Amino acid sequence: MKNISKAISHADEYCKSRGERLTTKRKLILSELIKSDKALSAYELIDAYQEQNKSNIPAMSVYRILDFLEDVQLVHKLNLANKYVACAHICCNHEHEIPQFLICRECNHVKEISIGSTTIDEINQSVAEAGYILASPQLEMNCICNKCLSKKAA
Amino acid sequence: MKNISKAISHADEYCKSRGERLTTKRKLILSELIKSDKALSAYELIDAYQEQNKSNIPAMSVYRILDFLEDVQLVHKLNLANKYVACAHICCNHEHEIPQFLICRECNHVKEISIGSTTIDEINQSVAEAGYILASPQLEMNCICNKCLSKKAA
DNA sequence: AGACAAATGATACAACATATCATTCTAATG
DNA sequence: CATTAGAATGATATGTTGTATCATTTGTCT
Repeated sequence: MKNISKAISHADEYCKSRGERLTTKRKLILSELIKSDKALSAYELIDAYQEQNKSNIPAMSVYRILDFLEDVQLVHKLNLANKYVACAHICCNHEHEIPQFLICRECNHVKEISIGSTTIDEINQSVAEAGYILASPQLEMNCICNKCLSKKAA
Repeated sequence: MKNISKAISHADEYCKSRGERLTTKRKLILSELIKSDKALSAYELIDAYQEQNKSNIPAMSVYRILDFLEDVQLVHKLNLANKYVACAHICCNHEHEIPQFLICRECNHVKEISIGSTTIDEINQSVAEAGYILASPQLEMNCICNKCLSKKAA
């Protein structure tokens, strides 16, 4: 996720194709999320925005913008951490699969993976046996990344 | 989870065997959680406590008691919902496996299941390939229970 | 330009959680 | 049985996350 302006213009096209508008504010918020390269809380995002743009933005606006970005799947909300992360596939054209998130509890870095469909099937079966169905197969896992692990060992 | 007093006395023994004290307040909070038979937020628990005991309890105390009950694994915190649930195995003597939670997003009823170890192994492998390790293999899944599903269909 | 809808701002407040210091209770000891 | 040290709880304030509501601005279409 190096080239931010490319990612933003790609996201812009994507929104247009859906008849949605990626406004200036929305672009600025999305940029901060991409730049940070980790999961941020709404209020961390407000701070980053103010730092970058030397102007305030109300919490309400940030939440509304995050809602929008979630709706169009440019951003995912991580309920386990109450944080938000840019979709790892902003630059891909393909419809992406159901994401699974690995969240480092130390540095908040997030990896978006897709676990095998057979594994998902097994989970679905266990859930069905218990008398439930998955409302959202988005799994969020409380992890530690290798970097933080080696730091802790040191 | 019918017989609450039996569950409480079992929990009491369990705490004693670990050199911990299941005090009166802790018993009352645990009782409310067991009785409710679903996931409650800390503040819902405060309300239930006041309703039942005709006396107030500070939020701070409830959080401390929940922390204690979590430490001794009589209660689990569901981070996905910011709610707390009594361990399904209070009356079992066996050490329980890593729990997986199915949380009904409609009624907050929670089912604690154990998914197969092969499935867990597959997940662990995917996580390892991504350069992470699971900090807590407790999975929380956003579900709908069959009861609520049939209600919605009607 | 005028009008309508979409987006944003401002303000207040609700829900969830913790920090800190004071007080009370409990268990162990002399 | 009184003392005392530590554990548990209470009281108060505050931090963090998120929403409700109404006003204002911006963008689009004719």
